[in-house]
Amino acid sequence: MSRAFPRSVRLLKPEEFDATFQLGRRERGRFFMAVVHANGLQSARIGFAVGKKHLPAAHDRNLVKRLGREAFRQARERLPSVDIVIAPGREVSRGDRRSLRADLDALFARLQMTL
RNA sequence: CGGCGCCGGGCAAACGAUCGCGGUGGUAACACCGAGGAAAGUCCGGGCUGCACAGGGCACGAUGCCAGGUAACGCCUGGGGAGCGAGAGCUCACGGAAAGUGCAACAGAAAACAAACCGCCAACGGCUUCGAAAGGAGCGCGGGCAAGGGUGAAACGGUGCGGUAAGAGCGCACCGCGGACGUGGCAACACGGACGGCACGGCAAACCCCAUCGGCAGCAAGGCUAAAUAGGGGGAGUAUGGCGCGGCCCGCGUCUUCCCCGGGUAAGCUGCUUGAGACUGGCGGCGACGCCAGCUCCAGAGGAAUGAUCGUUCGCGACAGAACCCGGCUUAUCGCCUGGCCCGGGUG
Repeated sequence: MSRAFPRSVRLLKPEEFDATFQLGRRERGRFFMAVVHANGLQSARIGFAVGKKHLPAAHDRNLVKRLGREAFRQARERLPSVDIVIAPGREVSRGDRRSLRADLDALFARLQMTL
């Protein structure tokens, strides 16, 4: 079940987001920024902060979150126990699916290395 | 057969495997279901929920040919009128300008109880002159006229004949306009039209008038559940004052005091999906639509679910993602399928 993506590995509450943002370390990719903070749990957890600022269309925001979830799902068992918030930067609207996914994979790979 | 002709209806890459996500059922294995035609803009109309619901007046807003449809509409259908097109068809805020107020740049004499720049006239009055007189000729000062010229988006009917000093609906014919009344139609309206001599010009997406409709707010509505310092409800009483009841007024309620009853926040649950529902058939209606029967359950998330990988196929895939629910409108959209009609040509 290592590829599963249950609710328990997602950030669900505003407090969890706030805590990560305040205490976390930032990792920047080409399109995305990851805020990372150790959570002391069994697994890494993921959350998304995708605002209308960089992606005004709803279906674009959905796409970004799906790509992020899928990348996280496949990388999760290799990641340390940290909370991660993925936030798109201003370049996102210029990337296509393939390059956005590549950027996410690279980010997760870096998190894995820096352990 | 051709058309860069017209009007509709529909689809929104398809199938399979594996790994995942949301919901429902199940102890579990697992099974079933899981975004759109616009889910969008939030421009209208409802349902639902709470508050206000005594009633009245004034405001305010929306709509605006007629008749239907509908829960309702600013939507739809059918019809009428006007304009456009060779046609199929398309477009139209399409009530009222003799209720009142107002507006009309530039040009032009004048833009609306008409007026007279150029012009036309010399009947009438006046003046000059010829003549014995009757009368003639001239001037255009008073005056008559609105045909012609010119301006303008628009100039107080048009053409012709008569008429006249010159003219003029001044008279007549036809056309236009108004129009008692008649006929058809539920109606909008259409057709005919005595008679009137022309009178009422345009703009109401200018104010306005008339008719019809309209309480306010929105699911963070609203309800339920848990612990602390007293917020809420009911009853009784009060001069002024403050506050509230969509905006204002009348009016009503309330704040302050006493008594009684029992208790609120973006945490969870609920509202939350069965509905003016979808599909099929029959019947009524030109149609929008309605009625009846059968059949079916078709997303309900909550930091927010549809994706990833692989394979096969095609014409290589647009706009775009539900957030209480419906009915419309508007806007975005790669392609493809399909019905009816029009025009031109050919053949029978």
